[in-house]
Amino acid sequence: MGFDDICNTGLGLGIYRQLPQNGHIHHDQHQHQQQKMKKKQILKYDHLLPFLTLGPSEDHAMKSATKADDHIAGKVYGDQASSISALSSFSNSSSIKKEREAIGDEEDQELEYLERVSNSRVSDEDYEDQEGSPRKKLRLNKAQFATLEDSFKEHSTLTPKQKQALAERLNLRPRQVEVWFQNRRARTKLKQTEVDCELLKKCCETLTEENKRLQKELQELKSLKVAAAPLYMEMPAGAVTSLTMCPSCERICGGGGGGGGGSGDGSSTVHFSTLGPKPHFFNPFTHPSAASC
DNA sequence: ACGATTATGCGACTTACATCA
DNA sequence: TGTGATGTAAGTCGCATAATC
Repeated sequence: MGFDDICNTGLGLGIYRQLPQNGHIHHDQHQHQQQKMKKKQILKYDHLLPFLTLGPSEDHAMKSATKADDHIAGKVYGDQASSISALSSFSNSSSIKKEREAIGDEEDQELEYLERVSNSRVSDEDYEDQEGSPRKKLRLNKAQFATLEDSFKEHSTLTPKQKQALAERLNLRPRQVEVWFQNRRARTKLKQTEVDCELLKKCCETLTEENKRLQKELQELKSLKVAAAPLYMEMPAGAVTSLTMCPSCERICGGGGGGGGGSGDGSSTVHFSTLGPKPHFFNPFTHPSAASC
């Protein structure tokens, strides 16, 4: 895996003047949300605008989501959910671990749950009517989880029809399926952001190293310039073909007199072809694949 | 055609609960 | 056994969009 591969994360980086800089989304949510929907378009031209953003492209996030989360889903896929009584269970008495390890135990808990919910699925309306009841933590069982994961792999968003079908299949309320998908998307995005941050760190470290190397090279060239100056004066005309120095501006120039790429700081301009192997310059803002890391 | 209103879905953030070390 | 950390289902808020009037 090359550096380009590492940096090809689909991440935008730049300094953006319009976005609020603090972390209090609630206070600036209006602006934030308006900006959010336009982010895709902005990222398209991020090499032209002075902005600083960090976020994965959605396509990228979705592509990398499924494999990364395989370990969460486990290996229980297929139609098991529909073949067993897959009622969601509140894990109030037995441990989640046991619940996840033995589907048979789930059935016991389901029976327990069935008693509580009058042996019927709780509709959204019924659920909302349960005022004053303490908030219970639903734990999806293995089969439900696997089915939801499978569905998520196929499509990270649900149509109302799909939501309803999935809810019926899993004996869950449509709202629960909806929430699960929302949270799942959020987890995927978070995970991808973490990955992107790591890659960004690597990019930064590499650039720092490159910078150090170039600084060192610059120092060497400066010392070379000082050492070469008396020699230059003694040499006959035309003897210095590959490395010349302009007496007026004190720049080291190539023999061809082209001037090379200006560094901008006015310190020196060199042709690296005369000084050894051409170094690999990495510019994340001009490099196509790196521009997004 | 247009603006206002409403319903719906989503992301971001937060809370509450269950579990584990 | 108490406790902090962690994972996650669910609640809340605000925005975008489409449909309707």
